Amino acid sequence: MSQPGVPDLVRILLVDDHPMVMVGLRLLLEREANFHVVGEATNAKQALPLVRETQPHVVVLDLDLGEFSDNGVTLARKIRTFSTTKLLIVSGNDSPVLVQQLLQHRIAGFLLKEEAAETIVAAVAKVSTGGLAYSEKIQGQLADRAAGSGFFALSKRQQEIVICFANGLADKEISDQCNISVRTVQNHASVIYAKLNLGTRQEVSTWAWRNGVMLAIDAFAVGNRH
Amino acid sequence: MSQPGVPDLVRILLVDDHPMVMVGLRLLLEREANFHVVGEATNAKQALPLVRETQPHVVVLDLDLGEFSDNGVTLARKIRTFSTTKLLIVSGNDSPVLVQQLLQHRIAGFLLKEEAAETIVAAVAKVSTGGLAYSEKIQGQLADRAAGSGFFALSKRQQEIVICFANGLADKEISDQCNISVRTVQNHASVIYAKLNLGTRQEVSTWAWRNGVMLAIDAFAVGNRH
DNA sequence: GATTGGCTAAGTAAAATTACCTAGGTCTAT
DNA sequence: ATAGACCTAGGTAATTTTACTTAGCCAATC
Repeated sequence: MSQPGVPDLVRILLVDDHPMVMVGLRLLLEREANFHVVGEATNAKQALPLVRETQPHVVVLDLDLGEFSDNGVTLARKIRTFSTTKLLIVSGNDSPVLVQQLLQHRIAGFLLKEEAAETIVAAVAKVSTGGLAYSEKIQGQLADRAAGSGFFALSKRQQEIVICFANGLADKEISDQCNISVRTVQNHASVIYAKLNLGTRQEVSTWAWRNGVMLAIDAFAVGNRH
Repeated sequence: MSQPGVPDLVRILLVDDHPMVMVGLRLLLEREANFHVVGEATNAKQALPLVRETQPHVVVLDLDLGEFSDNGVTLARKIRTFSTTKLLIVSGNDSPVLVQQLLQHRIAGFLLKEEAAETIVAAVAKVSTGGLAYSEKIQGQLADRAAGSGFFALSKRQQEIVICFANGLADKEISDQCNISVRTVQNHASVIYAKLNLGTRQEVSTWAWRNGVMLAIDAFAVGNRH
């Protein structure tokens, strides 16, 4: 078909919650002679079989989230379980926690929508030949990942408590939900304050919302044990 | 030029934070013979002079927010002060508070990105002839606007307190920032709880984040008096 | 002129949260 | 096995937040 590593025809699959954006991407990409959009999906359920069937070189995964069903992180992980296709994330969202999660799944590129349109064409070309394509802003986050990864430095239980705080629950409600005593909840809270360098549940809640924890929640459905 | 009310050439101005999305929109719209994109702006500062110069029939305002500088609500209001051009909002965000704010500025249409791509072409055509084009989801919000407009049922001071809560401030900090006593802050809090039917500052904070109050904040920079 | 609603402030009392401490059991890695 | 991290739970005490009430001032409205 083509020289290894440098396909002269790049097979592309588009995944986007927003059909309106997807059409734009398709038109943009198909202006390139050697780009071929082999499929489109508007959600994770459609996307998985399409990856198998169409065998794309590159999956352009545009996650604006918004839909709480199956988010981009989950989809990326699922694709990774059976395919080595290049994953190119295009997102309007650069919440540290979200970025952090995505980067754990061998992603070839991560672009922000605020960048020039030509960037995505160049990025697709680059990742299709095995390269990496990260926005500068994302690269910046890699440098000081301490900021956003604070959440992942917490234990499962601690993460759970943070999410409960951000959901507006009182200690008593948390203790009921988690089947632990109020005192234990409060002790977890203390540890969380120390780790995140915050002082009150209020601040933890705000921190969680600001840093996109509430957007990126995935496997943390409150109530998980063990 | 054209019959009044039914221009055979529709002059369109695109405003979008995300160049990547804008190019897609342009390509999409320019497939229509009688659509002419007369300008593009990536922020409010660029947009205002362009509206004056290009005299568009329709301004397609794509606000994914994200930028905290000058948001879509502010821009819509500014345009309205000197122009009667049709405003067509395209947004991925349907937070009740945001929608509520925008609808106060004689907007001809409000579409969500999750809708079919053809929708925007039809919507531009419709608003250009004086029609209205709202997504069903948005229309739904108009019906039960009680949900999101709760915020606007609050007084200025009360809105300010809500935002302070959502910013994680304690009563003492709020009292300092607003130059009122702690007791007064607490009294405002009580009224807020009653109006929003919530019980704690925690819940207010979560409510504010969930309902997009923290995204739509505009003229409420904390500290405003009167 | 009276009523309504908002902003301000305070009192009393109860409830929730936080700081700081001890302490046993589990699990993992060295 | 020994150290370290986590989960669990409790004690004491201080601080913060909430509930409910009264009350003066001001502006808009009827």
